[in-house]
Amino acid sequence: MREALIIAVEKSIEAGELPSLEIPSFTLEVPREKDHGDFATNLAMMLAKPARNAPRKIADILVKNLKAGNSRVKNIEIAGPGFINFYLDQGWPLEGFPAIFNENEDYGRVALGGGKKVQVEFVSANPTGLLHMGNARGAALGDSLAGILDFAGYNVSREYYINDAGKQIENFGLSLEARYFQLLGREGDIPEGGYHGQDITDTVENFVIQFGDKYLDAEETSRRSALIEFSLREKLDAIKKGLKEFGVEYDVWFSEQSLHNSGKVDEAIKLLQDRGHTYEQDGALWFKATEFGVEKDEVLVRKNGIPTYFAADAAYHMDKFLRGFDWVINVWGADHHGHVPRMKGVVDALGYDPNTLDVVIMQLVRLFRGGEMVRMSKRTGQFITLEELVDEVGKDAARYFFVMRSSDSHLDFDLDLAKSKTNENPVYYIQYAHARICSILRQPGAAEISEQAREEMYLQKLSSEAELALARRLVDLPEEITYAAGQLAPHRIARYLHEVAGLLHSFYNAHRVITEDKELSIARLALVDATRIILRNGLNLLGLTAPEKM
RNA sequence: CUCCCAGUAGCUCAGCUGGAUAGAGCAACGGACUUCUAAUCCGUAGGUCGCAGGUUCGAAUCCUGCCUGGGAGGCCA
Repeated sequence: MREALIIAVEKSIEAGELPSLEIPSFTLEVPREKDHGDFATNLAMMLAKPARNAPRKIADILVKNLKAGNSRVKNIEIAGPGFINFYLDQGWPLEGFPAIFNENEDYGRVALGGGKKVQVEFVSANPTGLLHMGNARGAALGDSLAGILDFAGYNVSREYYINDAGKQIENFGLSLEARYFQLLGREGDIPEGGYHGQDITDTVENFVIQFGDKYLDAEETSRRSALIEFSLREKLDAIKKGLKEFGVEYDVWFSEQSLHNSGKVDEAIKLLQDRGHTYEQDGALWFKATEFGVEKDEVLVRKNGIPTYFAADAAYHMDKFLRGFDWVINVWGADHHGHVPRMKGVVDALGYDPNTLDVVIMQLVRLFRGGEMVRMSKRTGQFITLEELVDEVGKDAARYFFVMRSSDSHLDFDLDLAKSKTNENPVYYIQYAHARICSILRQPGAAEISEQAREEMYLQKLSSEAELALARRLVDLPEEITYAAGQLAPHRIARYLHEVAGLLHSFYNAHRVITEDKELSIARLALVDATRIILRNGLNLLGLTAPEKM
């Protein structure tokens, strides 16, 4: 239809009815109002200025030159300030049904990405503790995003960056050591800003079970590194397990320490120096971030000769591009948003296109229970872990709640609501629609009818408002995927599914599927079965199960 | 002080690359179960889109200023 419009403009120009001009970008969309047709375009209004003519007049010319190529188009109207509204044969969405059945679990896939390599890095929490609510949101968001991009035709890799180096690890080691001493009856103080959580004590207890007092009088560095190595492994295993139970599986677990060990950090620093983006001051090596529009320059190598986290992150991103990713996406918490400009700057400085790096910033999560906000603090160990969350409200509810809001909106997570199995809880609304359909498909006779439906679906039997509204929305899935992928907005899919479920429920309450009318039954069975496929595909993209019974 | 995000119905939020009469869920109120799952549906009510200017055929959407809430501004990560 877009093409038809463009051709109409060209024809109008040829005929001398419009001056020669470039075709502006215009929208072709589904109007909010039903009375405004099935599709509408603002093309005539966009042309008004370059063509120096009234929008409605231009619309007249365009409509005249529009070839009635599509037999589905019943009527074209000019309305309002110059919109061109298209009215289609109301059964047009039904033409998409064979594709839904043929493509089945692949329905909704689009070729937008063209197989480009995309990396989605998310969660990447310090392996010094357990995952909290913020990490959980990142997990749900990142994983859903990756799934959507995969559906949009990208070659997606999910990655977790393990911050197993730097000062915090040192601090972690000191905290472990203090607990180790305490457990074995010696004096020990958790350092300033150290780790006080019970989970740290548990980990050290496990260490003692395995190694006893072997390291009590050992050399300081070997004691600390033994404690750190043991604890990091244990923590990381716990993180992996928790994420797996949350339905998240990574392709790559990437260690920050490995960047230091392999010399990649030094390489990146050297490259920045060679390209002239650094200088020395106060004994430290600085990156000229201000050359890239950033407010302040950034230290790469400290006075003491140790590279900063920023240097490692620069090396990490260089490594991502060296691994051949065409597009790199990071999901970060809002507390890291200040890091974005300098990260893009350093990518630029290293010789890569900063526009191929996107950072999805997600706002923080506030937890509510019994109407009260639950305060969380990682330092004191006062927080709800991912595992506790999954235990309490279940994986499906948790993931849906994290993904139903746009990432840049603060999320109020109501534990009681997520847990409740009532109509207040939006999660079940979608799953219930799926289960309902499965229940219909289990009816005696349904299988036999489905068999016949393979030959002929009798879709022309579908004519009511409820049937057509549902059908209309079902065939939108590919478009929704395209939009969600382009905007990096998984919440679009959550809302879309909610809408489809609503249309299904309305349809269900208005009509019986299996009736005396065999052909009508076949048609309606095809309709609900197509709905089942849409819901299932969408739920899976968001990491939710599509239950057959509830 | 500077920067980022948010401010839309009683509550939680969509809509924001400018489009026609601003939407959904929950809560409230009134209805629908001898039926393929009532975890459902149908209906009613609910709004100065934070405030003030500007840009234009047209602004919740773009620009400027201000107000409120949250976050960031380490040789921490």
